[in-house]
Amino acid sequence: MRADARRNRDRIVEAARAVVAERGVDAPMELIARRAEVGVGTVYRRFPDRHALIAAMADQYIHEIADALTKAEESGEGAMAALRSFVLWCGDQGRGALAAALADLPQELFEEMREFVTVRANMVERLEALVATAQERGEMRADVGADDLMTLLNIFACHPTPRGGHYLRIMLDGIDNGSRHR
Amino acid sequence: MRADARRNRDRIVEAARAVVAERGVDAPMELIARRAEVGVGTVYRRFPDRHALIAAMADQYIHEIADALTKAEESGEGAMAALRSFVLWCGDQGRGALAAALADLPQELFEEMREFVTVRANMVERLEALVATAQERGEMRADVGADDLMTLLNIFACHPTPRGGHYLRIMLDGIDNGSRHR
DNA sequence: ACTAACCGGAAGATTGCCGTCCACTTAGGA
DNA sequence: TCCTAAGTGGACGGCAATCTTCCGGTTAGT
Repeated sequence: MRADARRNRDRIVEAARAVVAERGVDAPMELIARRAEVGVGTVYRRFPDRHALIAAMADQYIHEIADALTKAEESGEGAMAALRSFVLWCGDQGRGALAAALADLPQELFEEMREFVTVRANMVERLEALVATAQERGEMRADVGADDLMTLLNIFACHPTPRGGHYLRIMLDGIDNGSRHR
Repeated sequence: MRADARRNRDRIVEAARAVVAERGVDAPMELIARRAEVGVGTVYRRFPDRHALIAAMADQYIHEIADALTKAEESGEGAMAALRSFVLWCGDQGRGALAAALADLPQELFEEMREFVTVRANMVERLEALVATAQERGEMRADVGADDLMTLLNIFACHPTPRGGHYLRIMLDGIDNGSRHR
């Protein structure tokens, strides 16, 4: 792949994220192309159909999150603290419609998105480990699982609000046995 | 209005709620008509445009919620308990896409929806009163307002999940100074 | 300097929804 | 029972937006 082509590919994915964020998964290809300062033809050459493009975005997206989880794990704080900072990090991202788009992607589409599915599964496992540790130590209420965290993060990701971070902090206060506001 | 016409009007609103819930505000009129077992012509006669139909749904929607708030207020429990049961009631409703649809309705459309806007404003006032009382008594953390509650309820309404009620309970545990899980 | 790879975007095809219109049916009063 | 104003369904012409291809022109990189 020629260097200029590579550059364009990246710009397209980036543009797609921006456009999808404000117009949804069904945003016209031309909008994406324009945002990337590229012709529609170029988009179609690189991504044979809309789905290929979505998959590319999804991969990028999930990797960013997985990286954040890694950082939280490696921060050397305890399990609960790691969870807390991971959750708050997610809250700061304001991913908006991209999260929503991925959330209600037709089941069948996921089947071709190997990368995404794998990374995601791995993340859930690691989250589960953190949760288990935190709960063993009694730092976290027992009726919340890693999947609940994922769900909650996704819900808030879909609804960026000015006070989103604040709401997550409240949730954490409800979850974290060690934290007492006030 | 003839009795059969009245009946149809009601069926249409009901059908619209169901269809909007699963297809969004832009759902084709024909789907709504079919769901109501009625011709498109009938829908158009009763509701000159899509907006009129949305307004009708919105009115019904907001009234249901306002009624629930009234019940909570009248239950004779304290302010915090009333808030708690109102919030949980909302969580049980699973309004889904209808809430989402109303949430990002273009600003200008609201201007014609007198009924909706009025009832909603009244609800906010009553919520504010409850919050103020609860906070004065120290039963509720001070950095959460009635508008935050509305936002949160809306967010959860937009994302019905099996454990939605559970999540709200966690939120409440984060908000309610008197509640200590475990 | 040469060429394989790449690019833009015009244009034709397709899709899906809108909203009207009118021939037919029915509720409900006289 | 009869009569008619009110109500009904859904086919249809029109429109607008998006898809996707295709090709003449450009450029990176050897």
